[in-house]
Amino acid sequence: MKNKIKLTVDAVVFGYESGDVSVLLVKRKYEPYKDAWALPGGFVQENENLERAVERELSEETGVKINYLEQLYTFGDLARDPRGRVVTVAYFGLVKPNAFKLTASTDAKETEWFNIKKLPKLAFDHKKILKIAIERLQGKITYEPIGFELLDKKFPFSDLEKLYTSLLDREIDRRNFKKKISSLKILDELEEKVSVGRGRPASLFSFNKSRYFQLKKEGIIFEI
Amino acid sequence: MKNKIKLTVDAVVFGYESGDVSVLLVKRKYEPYKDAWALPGGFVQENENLERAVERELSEETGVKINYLEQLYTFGDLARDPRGRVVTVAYFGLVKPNAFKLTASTDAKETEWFNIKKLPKLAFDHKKILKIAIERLQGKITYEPIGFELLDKKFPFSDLEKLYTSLLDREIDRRNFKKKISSLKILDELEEKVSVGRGRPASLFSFNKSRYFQLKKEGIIFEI
DNA sequence: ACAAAAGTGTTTTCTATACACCCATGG
DNA sequence: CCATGGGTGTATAGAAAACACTTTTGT
Repeated sequence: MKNKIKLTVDAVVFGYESGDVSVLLVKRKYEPYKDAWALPGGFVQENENLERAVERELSEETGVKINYLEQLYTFGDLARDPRGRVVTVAYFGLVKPNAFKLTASTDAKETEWFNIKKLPKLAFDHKKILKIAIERLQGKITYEPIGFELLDKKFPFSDLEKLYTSLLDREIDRRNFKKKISSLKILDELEEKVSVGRGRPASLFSFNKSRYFQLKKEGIIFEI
Repeated sequence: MKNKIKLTVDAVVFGYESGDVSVLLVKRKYEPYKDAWALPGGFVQENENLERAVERELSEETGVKINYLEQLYTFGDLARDPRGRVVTVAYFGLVKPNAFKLTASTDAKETEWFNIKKLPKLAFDHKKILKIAIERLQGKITYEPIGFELLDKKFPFSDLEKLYTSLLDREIDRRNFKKKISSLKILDELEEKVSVGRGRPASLFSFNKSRYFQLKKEGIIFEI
């Protein structure tokens, strides 16, 4: 029996800047769904593993430098691709704000960041994939410190707070939030300060990842 | 460019009986890894989605009736299968105790339940898959009520407690555990009692799944 | 001087934990 | 009558939540 199933990877890449969570989309150059927006992705080659395939497609189509990558889910419905039976392994990625720069691409006419609250129509079943990715992101930032992967290396505390507020779509008490994060001892407070326009300048913090892994080994649990 | 990647599914099916968590394995009938124990699974056919493929393989190879099924992870390392490039979508399943009956199979010489603490050598990368599945099971029973899927419809409370004790590998205070579960209001206490040998007879409980979904919608969170 | 954002403590409420004795049955 | 497992309540400690004013800067 001949196996005609084809395998692709797709990437849901999130970025964050000043209160807005965005996702990276590419405009399709070819049929099917020519000129529709889609998640970056493509066929897996025989000599590369899945992560490599995602990284290759992302670099070919968008030039974006990915900072965190994990597998999301595999979608295998019969009719999800009009070209035939195509199963896709979706990944979930995060980039830092300075990776927002976009470069010309080979496989896509255009690449653009879209606010996750203002999405265009999407090709294939990408709307469903994106929905699941957003839910995963929302769930995961509450029990793993992946929010920092969306922020610059040095950030004012209010950036972190705004990220959680906008991602979880609810108000957060600034004092309680600071208390909780501080108690985890995973942030270093730097000497530097930034003043962004008006208002009191803010201290900068950085996420101490190795300290986090150390504490995690000792049984400390990150939870918001 | 020709795509020669093949796609399989594998199932990690857990069962539970009197303190022991077991996993269902089949002895391979053909090369590669002939006569080694492996997770049930096989090639996905072009006209079936992934869940169907898992269910078909399980019924062909083991005859076990699955009670809960969710996707676990997709494994795509280059060298994971000596037959060439084979990517597998692993699933995670739970069966009730009375589904422990095994039937003769077509693809496997033997099918057997193995205590997860006394596993044989496994074919392919199935040891790695099983490890991830066990971690997922341990993690998931603490924030979703999937433990009930491993118990009979009616069960004494101590069964639930023993399940958690053996799965999480730590002592649980009986009174506090009862208090927590009771506060969720997801169990119905039945009139019936069972006495299993010596000791005071135990009331039977049943998991009220629709009430759970109702409460979940209202924001109640299951957590152990 | 005022608008804007940063920074900071205390009290109250709720939840988690620790802990030990009586009950109903079978042998 | 005793061995076995089932069933139950209270007190304490720790964590989460509620809550408002002062500080520093730019304009």
